[in-house]
Amino acid sequence: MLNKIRVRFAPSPTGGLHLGGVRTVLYNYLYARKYGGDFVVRIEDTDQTRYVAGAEQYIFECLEWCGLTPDESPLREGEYGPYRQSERKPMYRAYAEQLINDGYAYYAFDTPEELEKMRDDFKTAENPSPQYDNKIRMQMRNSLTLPAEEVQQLLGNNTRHVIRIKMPVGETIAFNDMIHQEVRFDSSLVDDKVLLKADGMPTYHLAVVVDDYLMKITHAFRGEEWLSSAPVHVSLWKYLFGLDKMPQWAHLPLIMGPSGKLSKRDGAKYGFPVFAMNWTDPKTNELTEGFKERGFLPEAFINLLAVLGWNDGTEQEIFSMEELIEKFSIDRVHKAGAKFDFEKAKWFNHEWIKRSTANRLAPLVIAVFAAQGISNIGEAYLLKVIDLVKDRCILLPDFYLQAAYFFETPITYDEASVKPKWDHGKRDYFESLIVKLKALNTFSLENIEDVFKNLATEKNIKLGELQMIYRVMLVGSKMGPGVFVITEAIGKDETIHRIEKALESFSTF
RNA sequence: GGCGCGUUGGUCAAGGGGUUAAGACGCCUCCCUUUCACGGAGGAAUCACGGGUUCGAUUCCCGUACGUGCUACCA
Repeated sequence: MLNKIRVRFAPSPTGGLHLGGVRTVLYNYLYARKYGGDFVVRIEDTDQTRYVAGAEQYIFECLEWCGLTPDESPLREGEYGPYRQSERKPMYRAYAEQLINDGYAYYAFDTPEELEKMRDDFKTAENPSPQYDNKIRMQMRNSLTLPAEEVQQLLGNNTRHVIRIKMPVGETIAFNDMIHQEVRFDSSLVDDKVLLKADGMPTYHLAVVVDDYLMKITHAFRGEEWLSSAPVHVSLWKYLFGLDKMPQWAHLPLIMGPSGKLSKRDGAKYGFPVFAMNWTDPKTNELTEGFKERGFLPEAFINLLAVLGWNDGTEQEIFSMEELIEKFSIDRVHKAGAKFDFEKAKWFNHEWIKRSTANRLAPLVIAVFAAQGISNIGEAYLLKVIDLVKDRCILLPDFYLQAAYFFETPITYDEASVKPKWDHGKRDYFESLIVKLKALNTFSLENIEDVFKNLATEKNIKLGELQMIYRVMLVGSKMGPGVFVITEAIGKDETIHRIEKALESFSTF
């Protein structure tokens, strides 16, 4: 029955979508695409206290920007829906009751206060965080310790209760992870995790197993922070559906910040984004910057994420999505976590900008200029300018820094560079240059260069100094592509205008 | 504290019993350009430690150290 690969990703709508989350989706997606399977997204909105309105929509906008649109998702109902856990609520209780009937779970009536008291009572220097496990469950108020009639009465009175898994004693729970190979746990050391909460909602542990079964998931990739709770999930599979139906697990290495698992805090602290797109928390109004808004190309973002913890064994570092799908393999995913390096991230974006066509970049560059108040740019001219400056742009906003002078006459000049070289001879040269340029019929690169150089020879002035001054006249500073290329691009009238304006400005020297 | 996972330059990493231990980012030097980049040439910098096994260990095994994750009616 399970002959089709179905991988799923389950984001929790508790805030932004960070790097690790996107990479998990990416690896899921690559695997599904590579082997022709379905890519399913299910939303984990079981914890209403942490649920943030709007986050769900935001997550799918991020996925769309990254080019990771799922085949089945809450936004696109499929045959295994609903995909939102809150809408699947009725399904979970039955499975939890089944576990109780089979002796693999029990009702627990302990109040939060009683749990706190237990943790306090059993806390010692050697055991700072006591667990609700086989060693203490017989001292708590649950259907294992209470008389059957009392349990029935409590249930009849709708007393608040949870359902906990009854972890076995002295068994070895082992499973084969696609990345870590065999991982083993001693069942006695695993605690009796809550499966069904007092509000009737499942915890992640129950939900993930039930949903994966019902949705016929064959492969599940998730972050390594889940490895510790894998024995609970394996046990549930064993008790509920059989180990043979359990999906293949892959626990992906964590993406680390300068200290510990990469967090939103790290971004704020070190000045780089950690979310795919801008995220404003509606509760606090706090804005967290995204890679998109920082000026990353989605191609670069996907690329840098893909190779953070995986490589194809060759020296290749730049991969398109198509290449990733073709070359991705789970056995080349690293075991160890990787520290995120923003400098390298920027390098990827630079590479992608250099490799992108002007047409690809144009709409993004238009947006950058619009944000700076420059609009109504002619298309052909824009494309030409993009090709001229894209080599020196690392992030998208750099296009404004690197190309504004193509659209605006400079207001200030790098006087420190010009002043020492400025004299009557130079002034005379540029006044003559205006006359010569005006006389040009064809304002071509070649003609401009000829006029400029011949005049320099005629006036017997060193070409280098003239070029530098000329550049400052046109650009305002010492940057940009060749001066004659710029001259041709901005055109005869604008060139003459800029020389005249600069001449006026330099008259105070 | 317990349990899990991990450990090749500052970072990402290839390699995996005998190698001059790839490559990339970043850094430094030089060339190109009388601009800023791009590009090119070079440089500094690495197998956590201790025991085994072996003719030989960065590679295999065991410890230790260190890092990291989990240890909630959060995911």
